[in-house]
Amino acid sequence: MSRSNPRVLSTLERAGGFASAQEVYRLMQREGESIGLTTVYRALQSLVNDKIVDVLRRDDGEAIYRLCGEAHHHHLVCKGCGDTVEIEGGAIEKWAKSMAEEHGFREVGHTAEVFGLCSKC
Amino acid sequence: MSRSNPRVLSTLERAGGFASAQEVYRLMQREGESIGLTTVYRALQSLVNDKIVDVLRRDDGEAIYRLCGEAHHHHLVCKGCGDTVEIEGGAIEKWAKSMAEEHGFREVGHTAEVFGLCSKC
DNA sequence: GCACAAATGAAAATGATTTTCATTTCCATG
DNA sequence: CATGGAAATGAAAATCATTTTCATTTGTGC
Repeated sequence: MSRSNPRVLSTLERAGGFASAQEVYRLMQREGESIGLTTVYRALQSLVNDKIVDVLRRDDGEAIYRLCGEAHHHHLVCKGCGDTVEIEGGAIEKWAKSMAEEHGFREVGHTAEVFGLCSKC
Repeated sequence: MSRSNPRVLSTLERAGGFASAQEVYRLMQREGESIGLTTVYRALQSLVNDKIVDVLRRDDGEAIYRLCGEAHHHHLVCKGCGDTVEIEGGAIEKWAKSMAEEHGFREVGHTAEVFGLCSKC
């Protein structure tokens, strides 16, 4: 079941740990690696499932993948240049938990993302 | 140049100020309004340009539009039955704001959603 | 070697969004 | 009331990322 193709992972690393599936594919082609686009997509999905990479969205909707640490964190993304900063989210954890409890929900998870224009944009 | 079709805006309002282009289109159709999908897209783009609506992305990459300045709320969604509860997010607003300030970001927005299993599931 | 599961990838399908282009609606002016 | 051009409209085609299908290849244990 582990389709986390190591060549895809290593290419993503070489790309600066931040690229779309199409970019990873083109990069591997340019480097002479023989691989299909389908496999790149599957490998990236696998890596996301295994929580080895994170997936975000560009403004145009294209999914971009990036290596991430295991600690649960959130992102502050610049709408202009796509620059991303990891931010601490202790407040959110508590908020999500208390809101869920209040309404009798179990097995609680959450998503949260902050976006804006960074100082350079 | 102002293609900010008022019927599209009013439909977006009626949708709770939060919907994708396709949803706005389907909603208008269901209500018997005669309009083309193309026009809905153009109107929404126009509204974004005029800063009357904000655009975000769903996890699947679909663009969703929401009225600017609308007092926005967050959702607690059940993974089992899809039931949704609106929850208060004062804590998030503060968190997003302070995180953004800390990193020199302007024009800050955020998304946040909590999910889990409701008491019935 | 042989069978069988997993991996692969080419091609087709999907679905949102954009573009093209012919037609219609508006509006000012003769 | 024309009428002429600019803006708006929308159906259909094009685009593009992503997913699915399915036939083929690869790998592994027997």
